[in-house]
Amino acid sequence: METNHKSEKTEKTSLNFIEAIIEEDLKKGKNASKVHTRFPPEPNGYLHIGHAKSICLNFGIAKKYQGKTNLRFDDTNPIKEDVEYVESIKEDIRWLGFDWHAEYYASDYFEQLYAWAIQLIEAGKAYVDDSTQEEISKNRGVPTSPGKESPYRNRSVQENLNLFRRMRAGEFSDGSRVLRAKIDMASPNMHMRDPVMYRILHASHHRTGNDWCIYPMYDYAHGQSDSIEGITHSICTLEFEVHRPLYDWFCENLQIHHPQQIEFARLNINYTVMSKRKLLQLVQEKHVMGWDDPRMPTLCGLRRRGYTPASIRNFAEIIGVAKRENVIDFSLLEYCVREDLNKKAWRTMAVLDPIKLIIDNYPSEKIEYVQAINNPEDPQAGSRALPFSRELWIERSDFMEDAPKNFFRLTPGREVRLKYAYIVKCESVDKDDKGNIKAIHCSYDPETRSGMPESNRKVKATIHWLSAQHAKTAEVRLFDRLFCVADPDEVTEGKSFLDNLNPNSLQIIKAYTEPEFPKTEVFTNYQFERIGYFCIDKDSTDSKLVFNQTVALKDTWAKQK
RNA sequence: UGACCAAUGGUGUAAUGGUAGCACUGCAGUUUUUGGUACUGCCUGUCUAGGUUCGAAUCCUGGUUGGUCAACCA
Repeated sequence: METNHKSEKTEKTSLNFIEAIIEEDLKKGKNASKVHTRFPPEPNGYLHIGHAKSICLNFGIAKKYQGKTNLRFDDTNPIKEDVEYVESIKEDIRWLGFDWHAEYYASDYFEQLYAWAIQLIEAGKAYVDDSTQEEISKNRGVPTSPGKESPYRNRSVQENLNLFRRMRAGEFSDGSRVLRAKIDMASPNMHMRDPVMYRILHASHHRTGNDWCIYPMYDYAHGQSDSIEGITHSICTLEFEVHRPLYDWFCENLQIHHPQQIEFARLNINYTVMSKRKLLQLVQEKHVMGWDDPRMPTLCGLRRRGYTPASIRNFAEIIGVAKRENVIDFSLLEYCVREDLNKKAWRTMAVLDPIKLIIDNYPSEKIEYVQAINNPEDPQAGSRALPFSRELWIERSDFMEDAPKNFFRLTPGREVRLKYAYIVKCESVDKDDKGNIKAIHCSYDPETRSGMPESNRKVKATIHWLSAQHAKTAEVRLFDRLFCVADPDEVTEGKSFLDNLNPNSLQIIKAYTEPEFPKTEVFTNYQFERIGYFCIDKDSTDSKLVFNQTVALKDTWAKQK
């Protein structure tokens, strides 16, 4: 695990608005000048790149101010939560490169939360409501007009105490009663209209089993959990802004440590969806291969796609933090992986769409070995020997019979360099009856082998190749964006985001590769020279390698075509 | 027809009353045995109307636009 990554980009001098708040607090000596954050996922789904923004923020801030970050599972709804998710969440956070100070669960605090509820009842600030869910909803009113007080609102403390204890004891059925905070049914903030604190749920919890049949609501659990852990700055997304008065109300009325809730705008990326519900739907309805499908914005999906932790951390840094709604260009994420992989990924040659190139004047039995550089960005990476022979595979797109003037590659009568080998000249092409090109015939200049003086001759292009008799085959999975429109959620009547799915987001092909790879561990990143970055997929076997395309190299030629 | 929040190039984010900067994208060029990388240059911006001030992206007021809130979800 990478635990000690120093700031990957140049040190940022300006502060985001949260850091500004924290520095102000530090200056004032608030919280004894300590910083303690938390990352509070609900274990009901896999983490995605939006969570990565939050993780990097919370852990990053704590690190910057010599503070701590807790991992706390917000597990107050047993119906939706599962241990499968807590394991994947921990794995993803570690993979991203972070280690938490302590691992907690909101369910650890059920007993304390219950005691505090009793305390609020005794203070006349909470009551048991026997109304049905429909009645409560109806009486809450709408944002533009006040709600109506429940007929049970003014029960005696004794009666409330008795009822609430019996709720806990399991005497009542699901949904028959709730505990509500007595605040203000006329508040313009809906969350202050006597919010539900506890509901009855005879359900087994992944940690507390059947100990409880009443479970606290988010609003009643979150702030107090923060408080118990001594959190100083409780950072969450914008939609919780309207919950803040409630967060504050519970802390104040319970007279407990009062962390400061700060909201920031969640991450959105175009051509993708970020809601857990929708990602779950994509998985359940099998529009993708699973949570870790390389087209998914989940952390396990990105990992399988070949994204590195450093590239995602850098992305989180670059996008910044603010309160304004934002949509980040997918190209920024791609930039971040390319930047990281350019430095780290070893190069190899692969031919995805092969066509035979025959060097007529090269001896048919001859095999030479040429030296290929493993990574031009890293001299330490060294070089490898590649077999060269008379018949080669080259990329179909590297030849054009009637080429425009801006096409630099192979065309009849023109020379190109075969990378690390010789300069060849196209002499003729073989075609079948239908006029399809079967093979390209070239002549080579023996004086132009890389390293020889003549090899410095100016040619317009250098192309990659593979010795046909030595090349191995591999499965390569090419990906395009999962959705074909920038905002998949923008749909006309009767349509859903699923109608915006890109039918061509996955293409599986057979490709030729070099005979050897230095590493074949899952997730190993390579650059296929002149094509893009690829990584080894978990579906690889001893006899067949499977590669996932991480991202294509920039291609100015493809653009001007 | 309520409350709260936000508004800076195509996108994101700085400027904390004093020269509107950075990154991505796009475009043009230099270098290059990857049409990659690196490097250089260019395009494009303070929602609007007032006010305060010597001076406003920044403070105030009105408007406009966008977002959030009416689960016994988080």
